[in-house]
Amino acid sequence: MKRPTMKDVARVAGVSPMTVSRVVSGEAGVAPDTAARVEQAVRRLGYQRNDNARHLRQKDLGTSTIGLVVDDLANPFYALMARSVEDEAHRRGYVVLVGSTNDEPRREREVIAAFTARQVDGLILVPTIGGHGFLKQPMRAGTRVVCVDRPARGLAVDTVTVDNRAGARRAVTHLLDHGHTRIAYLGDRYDIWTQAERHAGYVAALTDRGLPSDPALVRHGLRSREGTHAALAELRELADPPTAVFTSNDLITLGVLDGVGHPPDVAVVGFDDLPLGERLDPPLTVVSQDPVALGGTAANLLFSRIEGDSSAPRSVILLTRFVERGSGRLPGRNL
Amino acid sequence: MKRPTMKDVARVAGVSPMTVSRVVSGEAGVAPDTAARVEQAVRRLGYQRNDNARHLRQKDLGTSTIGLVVDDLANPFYALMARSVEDEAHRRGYVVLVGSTNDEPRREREVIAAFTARQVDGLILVPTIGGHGFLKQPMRAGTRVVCVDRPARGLAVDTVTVDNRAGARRAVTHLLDHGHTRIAYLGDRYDIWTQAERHAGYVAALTDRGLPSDPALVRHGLRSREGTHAALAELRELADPPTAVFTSNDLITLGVLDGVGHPPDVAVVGFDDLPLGERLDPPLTVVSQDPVALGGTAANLLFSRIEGDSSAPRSVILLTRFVERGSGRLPGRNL
DNA sequence: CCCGGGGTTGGTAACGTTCCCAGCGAATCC
DNA sequence: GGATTCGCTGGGAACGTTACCAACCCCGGG
Repeated sequence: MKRPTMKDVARVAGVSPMTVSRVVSGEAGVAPDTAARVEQAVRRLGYQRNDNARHLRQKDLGTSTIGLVVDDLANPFYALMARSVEDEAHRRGYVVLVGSTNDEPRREREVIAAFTARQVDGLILVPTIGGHGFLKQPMRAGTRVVCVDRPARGLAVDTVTVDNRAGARRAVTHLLDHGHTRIAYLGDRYDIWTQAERHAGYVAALTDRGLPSDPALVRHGLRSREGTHAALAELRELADPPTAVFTSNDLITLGVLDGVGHPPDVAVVGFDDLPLGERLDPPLTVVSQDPVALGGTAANLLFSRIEGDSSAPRSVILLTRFVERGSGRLPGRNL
Repeated sequence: MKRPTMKDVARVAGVSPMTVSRVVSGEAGVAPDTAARVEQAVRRLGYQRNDNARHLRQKDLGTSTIGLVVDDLANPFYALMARSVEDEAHRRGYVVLVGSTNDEPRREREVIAAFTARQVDGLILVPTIGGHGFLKQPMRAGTRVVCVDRPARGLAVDTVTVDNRAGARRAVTHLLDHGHTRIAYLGDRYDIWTQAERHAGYVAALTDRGLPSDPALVRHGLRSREGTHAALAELRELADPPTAVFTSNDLITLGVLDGVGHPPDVAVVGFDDLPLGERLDPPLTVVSQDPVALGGTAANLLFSRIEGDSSAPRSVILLTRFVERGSGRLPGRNL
């Protein structure tokens, strides 16, 4: 029981495959009654065109497929981005292949290779720290690439990011404004660009006030709620423990909130927003970014490239939003 | 500047395309030094096999591509499912096309048509209310289909769901146990299977105690936080307002929490868990389901079908977990 | 010395589609 | 009325790959 082909439809309709092709692709120049006969045969056989074969033959047209490669599709941040990309793609008649890298260069290579082997017209990429030389050849052959959330070192392509550094700096300045001087930084792997940027913003805010960054208050590489618990516990053991914590992503914010008591004994400001942040006691102050805008912008850039724009690579930097709700003031001495 | 083909590699290596094919596909029976020459040419040209052409020729083998069609990829629940599906696919060397339906039958048809036109080997589907007759032909032709989260009416395929009805009944029983008798139901569109099931569980719990379901306390069709605010406000206007609310998904739970005051004046139990639920005051009591298990189970079923299992369609029902944290007891009269 | 066989390699056709061009009848034009 | 054009249709080739089979080389056995 195989799929019917154009040949089958042609036989049933009593025409040549070429005519079927024309009807199925909606080309002009087929007599109305011939077209009707073909359409009837199509319906009768349940025929559907094989787009892989089609794209193989059509040289100039692409495959109407793009690839989206993110760190972790289960992360709500990337999920929102993905949905936004998918909507733009759907609007234009494209489909989207997705893959998660787990921030592992090897898996990134595997996923991208699988996508380019299927002749995707473009890639939207949250790059890992690994090299991207393997993209050179597909790019020469016409695959467009856009980076989002982070730039890829040594890859001259359109890139959409947010002002991580400024956002973090703003958040830490807020903590300083409320009298905190011992402020901890809890972040994910330092080799992730966004994390390094946010750490730089943390340091910059301290430097603005002439304060040094105490290495004892800085923890990198936190990848889980549990890991964050341990880091927080260690900070509490210090002779001079922090009175405030800047957390550099959602997962870490959650981990810290697990350990700050009711009511909290430590001020917290986090990067990324959480759905219930405003319902906490005290409500959570955050630096929020807009994943839908990130994904949408990246998709629009990619499609304009696919449609032929070949100007110099652009870099788009979106703004973060500082949302002050209260958690940065506690247990502030000046309030 | 085109992509190199096997012919190009063959010319550079001084062999026939057939030999290149053998080397690239790792077939045995090529002399070691010939293979080395080919591999060198591959590297020199940056050659990558065109898997679309490959799958076109290989009749019995598939495309190593599956499609995942969910309601909304941005929903954390489906995002977790998607990641779980993607992991299983990646493990087996498959790639995943994703699409969101928005619960619109028309968009579902479009997305699925785009996927089957690309000859996906299988589909994991969160079906909308619409008919699925258009799947008959692809299924006859070998495309395997598995439904997840909801069954598709009139489609005899493997289906993975959770015990929505039992979960809802358990939650509402909990509210009854704590003295509530005026319990509202706030749900999404009633034509979504999960929502109808959860409503049935709500009614069943009331019936268990000989209580009628007051239509004034039931609101269907809530699709946003804002819509939920309005529904909650209406309920408050009633002469005999509810003292407890059962919310039938995450988004509605969030909407209700927006409107219950600090501290809350209404007990709340929700379907689906929220990341910060345990940090609320009082902590949120929920019926939690496991999207990773749902996705993983569906993927495993699909791949066993793809690998040839042709037994009768199975129906897998996963259990929900009732997580009692406190929000169902307030402002309970018996406590 | 000739024949058979294993190990390598290449030629041809085919997967399902579309591009390009030729063919054909009818209609149009002077 | 003959030539030209137009509208419609079909035949052959090609996209990049692999299945299938034939050919070739070299070796050992009879």
